Amino acid sequence: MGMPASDRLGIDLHLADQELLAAKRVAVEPAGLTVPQYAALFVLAENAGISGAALARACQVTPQAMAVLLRHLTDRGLVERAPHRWHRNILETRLTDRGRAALELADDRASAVEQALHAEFTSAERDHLRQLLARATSALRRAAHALD
Amino acid sequence: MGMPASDRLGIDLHLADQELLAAKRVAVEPAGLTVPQYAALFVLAENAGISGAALARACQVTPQAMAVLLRHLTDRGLVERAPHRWHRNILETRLTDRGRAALELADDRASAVEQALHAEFTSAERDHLRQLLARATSALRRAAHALD
DNA sequence: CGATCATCATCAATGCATTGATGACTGTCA
DNA sequence: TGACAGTCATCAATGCATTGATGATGATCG
Repeated sequence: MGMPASDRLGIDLHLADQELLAAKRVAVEPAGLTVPQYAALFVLAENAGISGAALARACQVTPQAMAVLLRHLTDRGLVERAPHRWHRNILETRLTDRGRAALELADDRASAVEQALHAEFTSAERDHLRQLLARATSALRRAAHALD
Repeated sequence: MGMPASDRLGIDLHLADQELLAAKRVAVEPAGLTVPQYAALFVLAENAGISGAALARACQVTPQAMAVLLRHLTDRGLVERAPHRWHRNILETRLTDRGRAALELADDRASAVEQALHAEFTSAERDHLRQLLARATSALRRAAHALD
């Protein structure tokens, strides 16, 4: 094979993200939410009336994926959607009170996860990690573009 | 909300992993594989005759998820499964020639992605990044355990 | 005014992941 | 020998993600 698994930096990156996802799942589950649902509600909380497509972009998923997710949330009464006054084509999406309550419960625990991550590092280490991750991100973007 | 989004280190981590996943998708797609399928074949290449459950553990997914994935791969003739000689209960899984060919094609391109990631950093930076990621991983594991 | 383009929503097919439950088999220990 | 624990496979329900295709709407430019 092209490269020994132990040399693949991507594996370490992925393991860390897997662990993050698992921790967030544990955090958010008592609120009756999944991680993507939590992410959507989080964005929604500060962007009332956003369109489904814009919400999808903010959450880095396709509009189709977001549509399914929003359907579940509307069915459960956590968000509500209504046609825009002028642009009748777009559905404005808003948190309901129940949605806001679920989000707050979830965010308390999800914040604890982020706090733990924060507390693991010194300020300098955090800056360095962010910088390294940013460089990895753009290197990967370039690599994908080159292969494409 | 508990913590401003800009302070959440987890977001940067997740963005980097998303980019990695996207790049790998581009890499393995011409081989007719998805990223999880590529991962399974990769492990399978060096562990002929492994059980489905063990393969699932190696790939960090549930046995159920792996079972579905293996079904697709066997249907397409990339792997073959046969009952173990003694432990009739377990299905030994092996690459077929077609599976090996698909894996090689995919791994050439996937390796290029890992090479690009490798090339972005100096040796010292790579070590540091790995160390930071390892610390993040264990901090997250502890956080999840504390919440649970 | 009318063609074009961008944005939005939605249908369909496919694949990956989870939890939970069930049944079959092996090996061990009392 | 017979109960028990561990491992394995598999069924079912639910949710998230992709690509691809379709159609509706509003804005822009010739």
